[in-house]
Amino acid sequence: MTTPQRLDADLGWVLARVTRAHLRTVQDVVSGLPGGPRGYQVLAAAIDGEVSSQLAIARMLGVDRTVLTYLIDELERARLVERRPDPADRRARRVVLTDAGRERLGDLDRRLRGAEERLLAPLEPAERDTLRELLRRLATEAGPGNTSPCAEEIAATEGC
Amino acid sequence: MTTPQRLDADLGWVLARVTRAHLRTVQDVVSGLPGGPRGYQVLAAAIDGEVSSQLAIARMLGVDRTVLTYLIDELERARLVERRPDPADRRARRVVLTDAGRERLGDLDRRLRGAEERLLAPLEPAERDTLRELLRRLATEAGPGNTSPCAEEIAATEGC
DNA sequence: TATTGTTATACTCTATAACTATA
DNA sequence: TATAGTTATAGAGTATAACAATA
Repeated sequence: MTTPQRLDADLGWVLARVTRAHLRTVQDVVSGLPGGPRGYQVLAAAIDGEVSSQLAIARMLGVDRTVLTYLIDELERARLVERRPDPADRRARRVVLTDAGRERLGDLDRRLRGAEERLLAPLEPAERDTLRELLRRLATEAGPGNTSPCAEEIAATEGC
Repeated sequence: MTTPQRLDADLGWVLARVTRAHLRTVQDVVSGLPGGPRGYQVLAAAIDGEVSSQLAIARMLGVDRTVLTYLIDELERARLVERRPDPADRRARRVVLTDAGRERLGDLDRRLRGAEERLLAPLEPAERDTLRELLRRLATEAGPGNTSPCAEEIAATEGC
């Protein structure tokens, strides 16, 4: 047995290993995309227009809003998104995907799901679905990934 | 619906959210322990003596061996581990837990498993077991967490 | 008075490279 | 010639604080 019982019972260890393996697997898919995997997540968050302010996207991604400034700068330079003034709140910017951004996101979606299936190859098809569903429920119900707590009212409106 | 379909279908997003939530949950348990969650993982890897060289521990944890130097320095200062010469290879050091280290590990194990159950609270008991098992299999079968590929021969002997 | 976005800065984590000692 | 461990250093990623514009 190459893996001691104690260590593989640790969620922190298995999560770190799987996250690293995931990162390696999707690396070539997101290479060239500003921000890598995170750049994809910004596009995916903004595509529907429901989560479009930089702050809302930051909360969805579990990072500080200052991270989004640089990241969206790069995505804008790559002509994948545009910052537009929010008519309802002139402090906020709406992050809107360009046509190229929508195309790129579709391509990324397809290739990322493929790469992920390769990562999940050790599991049976039904097990892969189960794992995805359990992780999804945890991710959406276990609260924000941010260090600063996200109030319930904000959570309801901002997607935390 | 607060979470767009596309984003919560992304394994990278759910893994990042769950990992962050896990980190927040165990924070108070590992506060004061050198290296935090990673310090625990070193103790857990070294306890049985099968994975005792710094290099083997580094591979098990998916980090570069240089990370282990500082981390084990701290654990040694805290009297939780000792570096002992490996009689079979005088280049290598065997990382051995002290009595205090074994006690601390036992305490950490108990409290971490409790904290993790709180994290998994949104899931049914059977679902928690399923998630742990699927993640464990992925973590042990999906290859090393390290960026530098771990050769098969090494994997067999070093627990990659 | 609070919030969105920006900028500058500092901190943490990690890897790379060069070195010593062993194999 | 290759490997285990150490040290110094650099890079990526992130947060904190201060600021301007707006609510």
